[in-house]
Amino acid sequence: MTILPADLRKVSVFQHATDDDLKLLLERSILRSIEEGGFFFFQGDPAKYLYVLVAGRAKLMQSSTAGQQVNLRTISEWQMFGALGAVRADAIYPATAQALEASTALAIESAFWREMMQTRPHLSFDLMQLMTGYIQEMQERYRELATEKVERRIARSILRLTAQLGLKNADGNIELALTRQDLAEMSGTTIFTASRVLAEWERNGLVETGRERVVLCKPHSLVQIAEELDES
Amino acid sequence: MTILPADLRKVSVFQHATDDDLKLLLERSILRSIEEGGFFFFQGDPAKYLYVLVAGRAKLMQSSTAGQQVNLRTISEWQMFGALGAVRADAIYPATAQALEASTALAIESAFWREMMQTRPHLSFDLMQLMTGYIQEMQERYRELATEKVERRIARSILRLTAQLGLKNADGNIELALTRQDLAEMSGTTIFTASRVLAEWERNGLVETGRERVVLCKPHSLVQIAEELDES
DNA sequence: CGAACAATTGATCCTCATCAAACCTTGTGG
DNA sequence: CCACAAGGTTTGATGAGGATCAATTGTTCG
Repeated sequence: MTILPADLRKVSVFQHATDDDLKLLLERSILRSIEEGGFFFFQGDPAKYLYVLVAGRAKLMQSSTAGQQVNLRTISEWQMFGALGAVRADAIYPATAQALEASTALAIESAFWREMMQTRPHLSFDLMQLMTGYIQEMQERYRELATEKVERRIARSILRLTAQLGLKNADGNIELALTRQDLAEMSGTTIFTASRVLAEWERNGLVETGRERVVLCKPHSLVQIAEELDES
Repeated sequence: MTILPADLRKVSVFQHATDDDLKLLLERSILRSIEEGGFFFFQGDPAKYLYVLVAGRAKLMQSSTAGQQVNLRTISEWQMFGALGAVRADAIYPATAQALEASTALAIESAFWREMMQTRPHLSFDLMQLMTGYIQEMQERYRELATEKVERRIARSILRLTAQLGLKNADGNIELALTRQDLAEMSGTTIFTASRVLAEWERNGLVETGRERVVLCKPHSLVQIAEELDES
């Protein structure tokens, strides 16, 4: 696989970079391919590289010492990940990155990236933009988890996912490839509850489900579930 | 109240700024005083200013459309807040900032701050440092909320707070001024459960409690509650 | 002293997690 | 092409953990 400098323009953090900078970045980085289920890095590893996913799909998750884990976000093509560790020299990854399918990512040395940012304000600026987005999303999700019921959280998780990478299929419906396990970890619940909620929605014609598959038939109704005030 | 440029050095984001820059910042900013219970800004307001708390104590909270709210963090002196909105021109505050006691903050125009960052990489760098810290903390708290039981979350909330602003009192114990309501919002629970947990701890001699007051007698035992593996 | 606010306590109920068992789906190797 | 294994999913029964509500008891302050 060959990556062109122009491809990197699709990465939000690189949108204002010069062609020369993109070339430089490419030269100084390496490609890493990981098979399905493999890991780019583990929580706690020293953050030597930051990554840009160029093919496939991955997820970022955080696990406790007891082994329980939550999904922080899913990463699709041309998204940057592992960037938190890149800010300070002695950082470690605060999360684990696992490939959901066979994936390839561009690995950029953190130290080199820090150097580049020193002299290119737009880079730090765009990275900051990205970070503020994460903070806001995490704050929102935190509040949801603290104050909202499972069904709504699941609806929200699915909608967030579709906004990010939802693909319309032949029928014009939106289709997602995700296991109940993943959905549960995204929503802070168990696969059992996730399964039950989806089953209920399917009974009402909101979605169709299958093995590792969810098809949204009435996205609007989902939005309603996600947003509506409590009709207690 | 007069603020000296040197005082601003206590703000983590300003630690590498030059004296001239600090002076400039001071000249271009104004002081806002808010009485107890008052608000610096509301979630959804256009983010015209970013703030540095110079006196008092405040909290950042996020509320849903239904009015339920969670505590994102408490702000003590020389901490910056409202900075998320400062990154892009059209931003709005993602949270509400309320004074916990009579407080004063330095208000810096977001537009001016953005200008300064353009030409001073260390400023964006230090701000990014701060942001990565927030992201990591939110990710952690998110996982806690998703996977851990109330008692442990409450213990964690209290410990986080003491790490940030805990003051030893005459007996060498650590004392905190917080209502059950605040504690509940910090931990994602209700004031009833918070009250019960504290009562149980008090029975076991871990803490002493009073109106808007919690005194830690055995901090170590709290750490144990917060960290120990599930002894199921 | 009384009003306002914070905290406690008990009773009740509901949402979900948990566990066990069975059931699909998909891919593989004989 | 079928059988089987492996992993994903469903479903039911059960119970625990907290939320909720109502009533009461402190505490502080004008």
